[in-house]
Amino acid sequence: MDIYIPDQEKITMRTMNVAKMSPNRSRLKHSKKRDIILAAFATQNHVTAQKLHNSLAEEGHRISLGTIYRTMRLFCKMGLAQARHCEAKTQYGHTAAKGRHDHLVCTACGNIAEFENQEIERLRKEIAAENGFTLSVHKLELYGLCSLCGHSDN
Amino acid sequence: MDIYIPDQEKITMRTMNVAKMSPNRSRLKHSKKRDIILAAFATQNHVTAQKLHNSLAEEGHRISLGTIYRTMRLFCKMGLAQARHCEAKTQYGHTAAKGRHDHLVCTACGNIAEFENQEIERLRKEIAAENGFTLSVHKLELYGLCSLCGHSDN
DNA sequence: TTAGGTGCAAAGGGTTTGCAAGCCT
DNA sequence: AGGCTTGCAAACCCTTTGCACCTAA
Repeated sequence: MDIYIPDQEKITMRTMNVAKMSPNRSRLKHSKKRDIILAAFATQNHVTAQKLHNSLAEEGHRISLGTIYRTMRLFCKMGLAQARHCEAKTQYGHTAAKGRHDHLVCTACGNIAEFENQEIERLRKEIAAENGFTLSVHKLELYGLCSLCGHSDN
Repeated sequence: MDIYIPDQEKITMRTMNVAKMSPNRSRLKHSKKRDIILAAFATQNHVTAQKLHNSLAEEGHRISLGTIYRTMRLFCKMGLAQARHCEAKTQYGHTAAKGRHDHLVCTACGNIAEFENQEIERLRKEIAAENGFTLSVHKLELYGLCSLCGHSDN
């Protein structure tokens, strides 16, 4: 249950009710299932809807895949989660959990390592400016093979 | 028809017959359709199968989508093209056309700008090493809004 | 009671595949 | 002739949606 919203405030189902008061979005009701999904997501960064569904099932929670997709989409809209498209699937990651950080994605197993680097942060802005880009989203990804996959090719 | 394979040799259907002598892959036959797809791909970097299909249709070429998918997958295997997953679609880009370069992807319209930066190249290696990653594939992506999309949000 | 939330199954969108027919060698 | 290629449609996979039912407020 250690999810943070961008301004570093810890989020719970209660603070959530404040957070998602976004335009054209009606007020949320409290929901046990959403609580459960939030708790599971909090302990597993970079998960797919299917993975969440599986781990919840293992714990004996029957929550439909559809609900998980809907809930994760909601979390993204609230700024709690961030969707990433890896291969053909959508992975959901935590946002702002540890300040600005980027991802190192293993092209073999799909695992993701996080890193922070001030210099690259500066270059990022520089390169974006040179190309007329606005850095709305903080997202920089590096691809390679992680230590486990680096030996065997594939 | 200006596609280059990694070792900088210009590729044509003829040189292709040499290039794709890969293991467990039988010898390719010459095919007009593949020639046409190659020519179209050469003039349009970062295209989806659907876009290629459309532009070919406009030129009066009737080539099925299935064939385009199969052919682009072949090009990737041969090192002629590189697949990238943007949103839910697969985009095919040229490989090694202009040496090492990275991508700046517009999160609104999907357009891709290419850039080269020596410093980031160095950092890339540094960061990968720090995290135990092997940089098999050269791929680094930055996300933001391009100059056209930067003003209107989304 | 009323507006969300949920399950289920069907629909969607992109990509792959099986099969019969076509083409290169 | 033999084998790679192609078109077509069906199959697939992941994700979204419609609808009827359930639940929080």
